[in-house]
Amino acid sequence: MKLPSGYFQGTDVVLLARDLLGKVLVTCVDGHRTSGIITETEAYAGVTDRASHAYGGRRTPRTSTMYLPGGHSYVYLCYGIHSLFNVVTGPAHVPHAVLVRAIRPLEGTGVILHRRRASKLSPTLCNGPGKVCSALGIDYRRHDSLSLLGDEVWIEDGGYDVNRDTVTVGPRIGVDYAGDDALLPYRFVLDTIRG
DNA sequence: CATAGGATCGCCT
DNA sequence: GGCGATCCTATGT
Repeated sequence: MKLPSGYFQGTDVVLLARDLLGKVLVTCVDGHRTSGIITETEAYAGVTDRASHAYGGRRTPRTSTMYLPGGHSYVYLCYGIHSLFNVVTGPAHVPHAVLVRAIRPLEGTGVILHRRRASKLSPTLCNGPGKVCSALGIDYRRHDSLSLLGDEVWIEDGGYDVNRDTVTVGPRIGVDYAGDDALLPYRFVLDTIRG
């Protein structure tokens, strides 16, 4: 069921970001299995992308995770509050990553609601990268640089039929500092799900 | 060691 | 749509 290592080795991170729409992000944290259909992603295209943490080949203790081979998690703290979850893609030493920005809750919705301190499902429950991590129990201290073939965080193909016509493409959020690269069409939103 | 700022969120008006 | 929360990371002295 888990997407195999080979899936993450593709060299086109933009293509992979789009392909991850409709896949299912699963976690098993504190004995709770929770999951959601990936509905929004952004590609961060390594050393040539000014919006990427690895732009210009920058390598620090935090970003070293991005240089792992595809199929690892890159989870970091943003704004001092939120963990943000990325999928590392491509071969080792090529720091490409896909940020998961939104999911539609699937399994363990009771646990998800509790983690999000909400009482009922709503369209805004998991529509942001910080919310995704909160909902699935992903924490930058526990879940950074894990293999996505392990038993804590992984991705499955749920067999959801992604209608290409319902994918909205646009510029990435919150990367104004990236100059012209802020305009690249590297954000993908799944509007509807069939299956 | 000091400091500025961030791939966000939720609550306020 | 504006703003404060909150703390780690990166960079510079």
